[in-house]
Amino acid sequence: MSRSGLPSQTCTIARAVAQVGDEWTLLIVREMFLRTRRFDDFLRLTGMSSHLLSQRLKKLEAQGVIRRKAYSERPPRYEYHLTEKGRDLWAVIIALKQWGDRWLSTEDTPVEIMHKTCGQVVAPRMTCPDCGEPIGAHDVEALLSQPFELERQAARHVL
Amino acid sequence: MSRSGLPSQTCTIARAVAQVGDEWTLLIVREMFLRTRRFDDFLRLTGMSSHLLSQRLKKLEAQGVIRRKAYSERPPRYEYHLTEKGRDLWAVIIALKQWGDRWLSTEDTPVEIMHKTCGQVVAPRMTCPDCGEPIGAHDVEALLSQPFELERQAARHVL
DNA sequence: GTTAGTCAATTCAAAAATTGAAGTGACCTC
DNA sequence: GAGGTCACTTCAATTTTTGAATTGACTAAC
Repeated sequence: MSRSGLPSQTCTIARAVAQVGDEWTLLIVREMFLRTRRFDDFLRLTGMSSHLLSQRLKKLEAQGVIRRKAYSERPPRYEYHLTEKGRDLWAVIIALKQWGDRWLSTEDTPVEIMHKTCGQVVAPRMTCPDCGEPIGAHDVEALLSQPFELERQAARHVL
Repeated sequence: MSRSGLPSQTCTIARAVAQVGDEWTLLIVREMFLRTRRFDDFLRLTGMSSHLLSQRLKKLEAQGVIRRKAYSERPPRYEYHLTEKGRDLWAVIIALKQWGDRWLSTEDTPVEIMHKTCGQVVAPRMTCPDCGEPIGAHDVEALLSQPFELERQAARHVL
């Protein structure tokens, strides 16, 4: 499906990247979090070409990330909504925002996150579900399963 | 720099996406978290073309996400390391992993995250820094600043 | 009742990016 | 000195993306 050599990998990161890891897709998802729903608005607000938008929306729908809903029968008109799977991408978008805020910031932050439960504007952060402490870049280490590690040492192209 | 129409946007999400929001870049960063350091290993483990790897590494270095270090003078040989800015992308990678684990999973999880402070294998989660509760997709809402909202309503292509 | 406008697309040629294979240069090992 | 390693570069062929124009099914205004 994707142009890249990332077909069906074992690694869930590689799989996630193959599904939503491109510029326009991430931007579409971002727009959806900002409540953009219609073809023309995506076009207008992202500046992408209509051909590509059309392609990406089809791909995202096929993947179950978004759902197309008719809001008018004649003429046929559609809106796009995130599915549960799509909504669950919020952590990715917020992580990108957090990183952008920290490393690419201008003065203003045009988008803020509100925690509806407590009503506050917040910067959500990653914490350890075990000890409850916030986790930073230095507190974390990736572990590879034994078979995966061996596979990687031997083979070529094992994501 | 990027092929897309995402030059210098106000929105930090759009800026972040412009810097690291493409498939191969995310895969390179992922590999770095798995302690891959050398050109040939990136090539072997990701399956990307050497031309593109070379380009992407140059771009990431120019952006200050990675740093190139000589580990041999003659012949000249280099290793690539994440900078602090690059290491700070860990939350993005983990968010992608979390999403992949949930929505694209096979049986096995070849990569695990260890919290070095408490020594546990964990699934870090986003929490509210204010009330301390875990935040899910439904607990959160995006707020746009007044000027940004107005800009978007009027203009075309305002990320 | 014609003209203009909206909206969700599709079409198509030109431009740009990516692939895949081959090559390069500076070594090291057998 | 033949072959191998490593970090790339080069280049033609393929694939994607862009950008502009067009379509089709309407609705609203004059």
